[in-house]
Amino acid sequence: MMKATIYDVAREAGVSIAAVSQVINGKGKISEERRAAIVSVMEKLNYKPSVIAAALTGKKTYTLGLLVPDISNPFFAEIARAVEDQGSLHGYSIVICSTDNRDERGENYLSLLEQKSVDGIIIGTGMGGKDMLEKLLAKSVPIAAIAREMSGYDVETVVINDYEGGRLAARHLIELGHTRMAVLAESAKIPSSQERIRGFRDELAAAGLELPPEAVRASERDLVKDGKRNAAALLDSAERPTALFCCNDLLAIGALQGAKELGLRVPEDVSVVGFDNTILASVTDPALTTIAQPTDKLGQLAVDLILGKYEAEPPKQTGASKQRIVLEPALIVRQSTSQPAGRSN
Amino acid sequence: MMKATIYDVAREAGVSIAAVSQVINGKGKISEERRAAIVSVMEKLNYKPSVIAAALTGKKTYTLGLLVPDISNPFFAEIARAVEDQGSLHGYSIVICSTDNRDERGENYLSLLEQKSVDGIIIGTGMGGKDMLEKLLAKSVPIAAIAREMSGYDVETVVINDYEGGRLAARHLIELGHTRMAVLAESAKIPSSQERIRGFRDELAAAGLELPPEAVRASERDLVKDGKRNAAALLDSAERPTALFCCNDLLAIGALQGAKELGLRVPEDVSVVGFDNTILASVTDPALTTIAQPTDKLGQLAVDLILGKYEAEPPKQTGASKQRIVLEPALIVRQSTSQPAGRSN
DNA sequence: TTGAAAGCGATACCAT
DNA sequence: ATGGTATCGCTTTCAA
Repeated sequence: MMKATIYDVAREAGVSIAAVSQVINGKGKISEERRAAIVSVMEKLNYKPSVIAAALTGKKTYTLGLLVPDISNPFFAEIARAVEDQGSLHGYSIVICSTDNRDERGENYLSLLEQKSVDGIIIGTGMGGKDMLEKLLAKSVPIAAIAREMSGYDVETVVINDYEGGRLAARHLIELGHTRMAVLAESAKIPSSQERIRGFRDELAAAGLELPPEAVRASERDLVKDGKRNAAALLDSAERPTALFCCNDLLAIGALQGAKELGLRVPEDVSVVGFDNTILASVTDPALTTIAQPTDKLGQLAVDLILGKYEAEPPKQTGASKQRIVLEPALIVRQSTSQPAGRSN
Repeated sequence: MMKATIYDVAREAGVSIAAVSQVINGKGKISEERRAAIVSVMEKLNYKPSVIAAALTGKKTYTLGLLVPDISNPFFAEIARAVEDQGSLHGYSIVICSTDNRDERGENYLSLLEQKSVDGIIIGTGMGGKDMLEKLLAKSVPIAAIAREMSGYDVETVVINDYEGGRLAARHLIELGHTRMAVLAESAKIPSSQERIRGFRDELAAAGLELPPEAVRASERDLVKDGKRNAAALLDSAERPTALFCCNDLLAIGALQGAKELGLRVPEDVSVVGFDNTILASVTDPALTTIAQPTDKLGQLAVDLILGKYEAEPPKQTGASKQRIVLEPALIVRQSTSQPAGRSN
């Protein structure tokens, strides 16, 4: 059985393909009877218009590309799910592209997506190679940044307030009475990570506390493993910190493991704060206190932005051609944080 | 800047579009000089052939659909990553489709994928509504089942030996000395879950142990939460089991939480075995003993099967038109299992 | 209302 | 070796 085409339907219904096209798209003028007849033939033939053919005539492909570092990282899997759901609401499919933060992979995917004429690209990964990106922008392919700032480019953006996220973590720890803290960071190339640290540091400073540079350790590849190593290094000193702020949950898990290895209890001996509030945070023991990103909202807005379905509530500021939405993070307190040892109740 | 077309290239190079097509596809006969000239024009114009247009003439779309229950479930996210990587190797993109195990969502996605003329569909989720599926099969759209049996359909299949997985879990527990065990299952509709239980039960029987029906509890929606509740119910009795076999890691996490809530220690008071060996299993405390599925291999083979790039080593059995690959699971021992309390060393 | 016909961008067959 | 052209399935004027 071959796939039925618009010609088959037209022939079978005894009308022109133009008529069939009308009913497919619900435009133009057709008598009710004709329309009904055509519809019934379409069903009988199990006819489905080809998106491919339609796209060629200038219509949409109803496909969006989503670039993330790694779809198997729970945070991005959650983002992907949110993007998928919102896209699906508007009839769009999502093509996943895991870049591993490698520039050439990002470039390749971008090029591929262009050839496939996707209707938009949502980027949640760093883009080192800017070439491809600029070409796409020049060809006016809609692009949106999600959860990751794309500084220097005029693209639709939806991110969280990473700076505030860092402050939230700091404030929580300060309120618990911690005074000596350290942080586990992602690669220095990742702006959001830097912002989180800046917020953390500023809030500490406001409380008269300091975060020396050597108290910040960056991890590159295997976040859990590197986090563990870095945490161990940080904690294995006489003047060890009583709390660790980790720039994502994976690092926090590494911290948990590092502490355990040193025979330190969490949170009694050392408090740990994560970031992202992925499923991982709720599953560790102790469960992680972490900063939540509203992944659903992020995905939703990214899709709406790219589809032009989102209109700023306050009349768009003149000048800025692209929108920029900043969502607020939230502190989720679980069991990995407490007062530092030796501090009375 | 508009996207350049084959006509632009032809005009700019002073040749026919046929010639350009030749060099794009590397076929036909063209003199070296001409080819070089055309290539350089293509670069200059930043020309990329449209996959859409090519697909319309009967070529491939280089897109594969992947149906899973939920991409934000770590197991399927890992599967997706494997499929993506292997697809990418052959120039294919992957469209993700999370069905939530809802039949109508599955049907919708199937229909959408058909309209988009994907070159194949990999299914890792139950398909209740068989309608769409049969239509696709009739239209000879390549379909492969991954990690999930699609009984009754003649499709390429790559699964693990779930039965053996269940036996591995049982054997491990039996060797540790457990005699009273229970299991946390997924919905009864999921065949792989049933197979795991069957294997578990058979192995128990072989050791003269029994697994009464009431010792098997199924969870439906929120696996962690349901697992917790079911585990608590199972463990809150005088004759409580000393070990729990859970049909996936999410359920095992629920079991961990349920045990904790009752003040039971894992593994001292109760051993827990998971299934899938997702990242979650390595992150819990205690880390989960679990049965590993080779997700990379599964994804790789599913793609190869659907692309027809996989040839059975032993000359294909006559009769069976589709291949069926069964991979072996492996026991990963971590810290959630030990001898039952009261048993001497 | 309805239908004929001109594209959309690429492929492939067939002359030249 | 090279180019003309029909074709893929659908959308969209433009006449009738």
